[in-house]
Amino acid sequence: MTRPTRVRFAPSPTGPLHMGGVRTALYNYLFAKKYNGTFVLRIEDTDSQRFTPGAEEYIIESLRWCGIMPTEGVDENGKVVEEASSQHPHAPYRQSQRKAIYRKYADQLVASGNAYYAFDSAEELATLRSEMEAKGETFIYNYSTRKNLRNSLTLGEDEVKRLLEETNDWTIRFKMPENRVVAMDDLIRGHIEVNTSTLDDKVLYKRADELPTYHLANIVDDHLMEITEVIRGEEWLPSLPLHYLLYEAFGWQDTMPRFAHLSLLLKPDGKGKLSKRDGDRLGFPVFPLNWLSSTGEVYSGYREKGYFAEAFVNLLALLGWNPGNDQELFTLEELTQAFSLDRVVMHGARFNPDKAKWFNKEYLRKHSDESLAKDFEAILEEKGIKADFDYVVKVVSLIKERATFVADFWDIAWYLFKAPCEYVEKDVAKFWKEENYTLAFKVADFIAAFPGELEKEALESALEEYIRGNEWPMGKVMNCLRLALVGSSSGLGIADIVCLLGKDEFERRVAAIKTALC
RNA sequence: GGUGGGUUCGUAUAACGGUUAGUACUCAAGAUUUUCAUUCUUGCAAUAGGGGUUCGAUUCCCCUACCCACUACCA
Repeated sequence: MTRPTRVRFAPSPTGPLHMGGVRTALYNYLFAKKYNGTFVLRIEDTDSQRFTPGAEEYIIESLRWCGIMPTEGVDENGKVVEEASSQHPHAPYRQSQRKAIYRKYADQLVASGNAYYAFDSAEELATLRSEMEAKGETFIYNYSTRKNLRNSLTLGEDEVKRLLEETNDWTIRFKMPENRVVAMDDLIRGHIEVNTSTLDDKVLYKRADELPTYHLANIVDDHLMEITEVIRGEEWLPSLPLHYLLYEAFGWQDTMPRFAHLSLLLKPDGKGKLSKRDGDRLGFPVFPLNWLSSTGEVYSGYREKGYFAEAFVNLLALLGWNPGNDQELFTLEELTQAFSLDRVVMHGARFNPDKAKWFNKEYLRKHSDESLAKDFEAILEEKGIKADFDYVVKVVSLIKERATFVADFWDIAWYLFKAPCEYVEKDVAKFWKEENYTLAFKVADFIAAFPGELEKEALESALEEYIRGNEWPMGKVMNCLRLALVGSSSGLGIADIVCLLGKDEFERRVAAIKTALC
C-alpha cells in the first residue's frame, strides 16, 4: 500500500524563521514536488509562553518570497485557511486551534497503560534535580525514579481521582519502558538503535494550559494529517525513539511516517550552530527577511540585503545536499527533479558568506537588463535622479557583470548620472601630468569633432587609430581622459562613457577638469 | 556527566574497496583590456590520530580525540 506523499513543515511561531528553518522547509517542498505530493504548513504553537506576535506571518511571507509555498495548511498556495471543511479535512493547521483533539489521545494512552498522571509540581522536580546534581548525579524521570514520585502509578485510585478533579497543574507522562532496544531507521542516517533505559518519561500533556507538548501534538497531527515523511532538523533525533514508541502505543505503526533528520547549519566562524546574532556580527543575514524584534532590534534579511530569492534558495539547497555532479546553479524546477534525500549529507554545514555572494552574482547576470533597470530606478529615485528608462537599461547592460547586487550599481556607475565633483587623489597624482593631459585634451577635441552619431564601435576604433597613429601612450592619455570624465582612473571604457554621456555633457566635464586641475 | 549523531583542502562538497583524491567559493600568479571590472589560464590547499579486516582502504570494524545535538510541564 503506497500512500500519496504528504510532508509537512511545522515551525513554532516563537520568532523569525532562520535560514536553517527555510532550508528544512525547502527540502520538504522539493520532496513533495518531486513525488507529486502535498506540502503542508502546520503551526506548532503549543507553547503559549513563547508565542511571538508576527512570527507566523513572517514564516508565511518568507516561504512566499522563496517561492516555496505550501500546498496545504495555514497558508495554502498563498491563501489563508482557517477552518476545517470538506475541502480542508485536515484543517485547522494551528495546534492552538486543535486543542480539543489532544486530550482524548493522551487519556487513551493512560487507559492502555502507556502513560500516567503525574502530580509533581515543576518546583518539586526542579529542587529534586538540583539536589541530585549537587551529589554529582543526574535526575531522570523514568522507571528508576517514578516509583518514588507522586503519580497515578504510586498513589491510590481515590487519591488520583481527587487530585485530578481538585488540582490543575498535573501532567500526563509517557511511561517509558525499561531496558528495551528501539530500532529505528532514518532516511539519511540509516539504522539507529537506542536503549529505552537512557530515556525519560516525557510530559505529553499539561493540564495547566490544557495543551499537549510537542511530542504528543506532533505524533497525533502527523497521523491525522496522514504525513508520510517527516523531514526535520537534527535536534529531533534524540526524541525519535519516543516518537516510535508513541506510534506503537497508539497502534499506528502501519502508517508511521518515515523519518529524515537534517544536520544543522553551523556558524561560519568558531563553534556551535548558526544563531540569530551571528549574521549581523559577521556581516551577512541569517534570516530570509528583515525582522524587527520586540526590543526594537533589526535583524537583517537576505531580501533586504539585495539577494534574489532564487539565489537564496539555490545556495540553501546546496548547503547539505548535492546532486552528485558539478552542477551548482539550479532553478527551483531543476532542484525538484534532482533532489533526493539520500544525497543529503549527515554532517553539519558551515555557511560561507562569500559563496552566497557568488550565487547572487550569477543570478544577477541571469536577470534581464530591463528587470534590473527597474530595480535600479528605485535606487536612482532615492538619490534624487530621474533618468530615461532606456538610458538606465543601457547602463545596466554595461555594468551588470561588475556587480553582485543591484545596490552595487550606483557605486559602479554613479558617474553616468551626475558629473564628478571631486577627483581621486591617488589617480590624479599618478596620471594628471602635463605631458599626459595636453594629449588628453587633444583627444577630447578629436571626440568633440567626431562626425555624426556617437557609436561605440566606431568611436573606439577611431580613437585607437588616432592615438596609436600619433604614437601617444594609450594608457596615460586614456586614464587622463577618464579622470576628467568620472573623477577616477577606473571605470568603463572611454568610448562607452562618451556614448552614454553624449557630446554636450562630455564637453562640460572636460571643461570642468580644466578649471579644477590645470 | 549521560545518550545519540558527525569528522575529506580555510569553506561547501565529489570519489557508494583500486583515482596523479575531483569540483566550486576564497586567496595568489599570469594572460587579455585604454584603467577598473569581466573573461581565460595556472597555482596554493584535505582524507583527525591509532589499531585492525583486506592483495588493496577516504570508503568496512574497533579505540582515542575533537565537533554537534539532546538531556524542560520549549519546540
